[in-house]
Amino acid sequence: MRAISPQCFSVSAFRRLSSHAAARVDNHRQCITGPTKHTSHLHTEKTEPLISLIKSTSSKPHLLQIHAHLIRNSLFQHPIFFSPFLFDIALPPLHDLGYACRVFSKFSKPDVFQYNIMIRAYGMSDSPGNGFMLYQEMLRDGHQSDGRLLTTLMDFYSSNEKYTEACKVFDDMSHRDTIAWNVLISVYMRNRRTRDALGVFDMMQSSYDCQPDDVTCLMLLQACANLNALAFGERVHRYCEEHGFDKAMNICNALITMYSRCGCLEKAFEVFKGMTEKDVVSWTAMISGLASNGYGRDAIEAFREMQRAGVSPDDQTFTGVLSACSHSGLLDEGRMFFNSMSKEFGISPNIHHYGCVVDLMGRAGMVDEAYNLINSMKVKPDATIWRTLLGACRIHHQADLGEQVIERLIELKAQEAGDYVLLLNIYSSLGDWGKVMNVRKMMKDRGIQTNPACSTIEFRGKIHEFVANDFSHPRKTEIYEMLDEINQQLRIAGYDAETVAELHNVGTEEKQIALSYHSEKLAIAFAVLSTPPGTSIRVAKDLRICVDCHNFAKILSAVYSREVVIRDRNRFHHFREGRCSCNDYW
DNA sequence: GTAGGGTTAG
Repeated sequence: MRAISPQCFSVSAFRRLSSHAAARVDNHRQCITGPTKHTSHLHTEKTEPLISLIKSTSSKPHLLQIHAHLIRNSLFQHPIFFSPFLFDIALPPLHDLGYACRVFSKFSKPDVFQYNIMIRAYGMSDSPGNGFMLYQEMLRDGHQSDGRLLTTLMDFYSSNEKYTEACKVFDDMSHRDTIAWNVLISVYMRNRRTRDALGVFDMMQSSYDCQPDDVTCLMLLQACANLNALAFGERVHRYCEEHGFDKAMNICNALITMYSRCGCLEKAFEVFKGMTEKDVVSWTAMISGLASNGYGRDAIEAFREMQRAGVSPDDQTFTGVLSACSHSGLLDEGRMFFNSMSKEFGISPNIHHYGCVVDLMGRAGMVDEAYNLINSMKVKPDATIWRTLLGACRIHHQADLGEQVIERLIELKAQEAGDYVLLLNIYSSLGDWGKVMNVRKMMKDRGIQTNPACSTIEFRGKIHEFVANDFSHPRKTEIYEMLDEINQQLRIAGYDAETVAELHNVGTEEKQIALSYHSEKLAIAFAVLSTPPGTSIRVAKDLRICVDCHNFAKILSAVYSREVVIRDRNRFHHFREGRCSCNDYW
C-alpha cells in the first residue's frame, strides 16, 4: 500500500478514502456477527489509509478538513477515527486544548484511552487541575483505570510538582512494567531525589518481570552525571553493553557526558572514539567535557576536528568552545570565536555565550568592559550572568562594581546568600570590616537564607552526602577523628588554614566559621578513611569550593599520594602530587 | 479492529 504523506494530501484523495471507509464501517455494522476473511481484509485496506492520514499530518488546517469530512460521513463517533484525531489535536505539537475539549465533549462514550489523551493534554496546559477532575469523572462513569492510565496519572502529578501523589499512584499500582518504573525515575529526578532514582535500578533488576530499557539507562546516566557517581555510571555502561544499547547514539552521547561530568575524560574519550557515527551532540559533549575538565586547548582542537569531519556546529557547540576559552583563560581565542560565531556560522549569541565572554573578560580583569558588554546585550541579562561578573569583582577586589551588581540582582529579585558572600569576600579582602557588618545586617533584614553547601561522594555504589559541620553520618566519630589527623599532617607540610581571610558560611557565627568543617573536607576525610591508599577521591559539590578547601585538597594530594577530583558548581579541580590542573584557585 | 503511557542524548 502506498504510504500517504501530508505533502500528497488532497481533498479529492481524501474524499475517496473516507467514502470507502464509511462504506466499510456501515458494512461492519451490518455483518457485526462475523465478517468474512475477505471483508476483514477489505476493512484494513480502506480504513488504514484514513487513519494513517490522520496520524501523518501535523497541520491544523488539514486536521480540521479531516474533522469536517469525518462529520459529513458520520464517521466521527467511531473510536477508530476519533482516537487518533483526538490524539493529534490534543497533544503536541498542535496541543489545541480548547478544540480538543470541544470535540471531546461532543463524543458520546469516551473510552479509557481517550480520557488518557485528555488527561495528558491537561497536564501540559496551565489548567492541570482539570485533568484530575476528568480522571475522577472517568471513574464515576464506571471505567477501570488501567496500568497505562495510571502511568499517565503519575507523570501528570509529577509534572505538576505533586510528587507525593505521584509516588502514591505508583505504590497503588498492582502491576508495574518498565515504563511505570521509568516514570518513577523521572519523578525522583524532577523532585531532585537523584539518589533515589539510582536505587530504582536495583529494584528493577530484582523484579522478575520487567528489566531496565534504554530509556532507563539514559535517565540513570544523567543521574550519575549529576551525582558524580562514576562507579554506578560504569555499572549502567556495562548493562548497556550487555543489552546492546551501547550502539545507540543517544546512549553514547549520554555516556560521554556522564564520564566527563565524573571527571573521567579518558573513558569519555574512549566512548567517543568508539562511535561509528558522531553527530553534533557527540562532538559538543566531548568539547564541553574537555572544557569543563580544564583541557581548553584540546577542546578547541576537537572543535576544529569536528569541522574537518564535516559536522556543523550549533549554538551549544559554541557554548562549549567559549567555556573552554573561559576555563583556560584564552581571551583572544574566545573573542575570535565569539565574533566568528555570528559572522561565519550565522548563530546569534545567546545568554550562555555572553556569559562565557563576561567570565573570560572578568577573569582577565576587564570588569568594566564586561559590565558594558552585559549592558549592550540584546538579550535580557539573567541572574547567572550578573553572578559571573560578581565573581570577577571578587577576584579583582572591585567593591564599587560589586555593589552595583548586587543592585541588579536585587532588581531581578534573584539575590541569594552566595551573592552576598561574594560581596562580603570583596570587603573582607579589602579589610573593610564596617562594610562587612553592613552586608550582614542587610542579609538579616532581607531574610536571606543560607542553604548549607553539600558535598557528595560515592562509595561502594552508594552516595554519601555531607554538609558543613555534619553530624548525621553513621561514621561521624571516625570521620572527625580522621579529619583532625589529616589537618595535623597537612600543617606539617605547610597548610595554614588560619591565614585565610575568606568567609563562606555566613549563616553561622564567626566563631563557628573559624572552626567549621566544610562539607568537602568531611567528604575527603571519609574517603581517606574508607578507601585503600592510592584510590582516587572524587567529590562533587553543589556550590563553589573555597580557597581554604582548595589548598587543603592540593596539599593532601601530595601528603597522602591521592589524586583528588573535586567538581564544584563551575568546574573540575584535579589535584595530583600537590598541583592543581587549574593552576590557581579560580 | 485499532490506538495508547515514559526520555530535553550535548
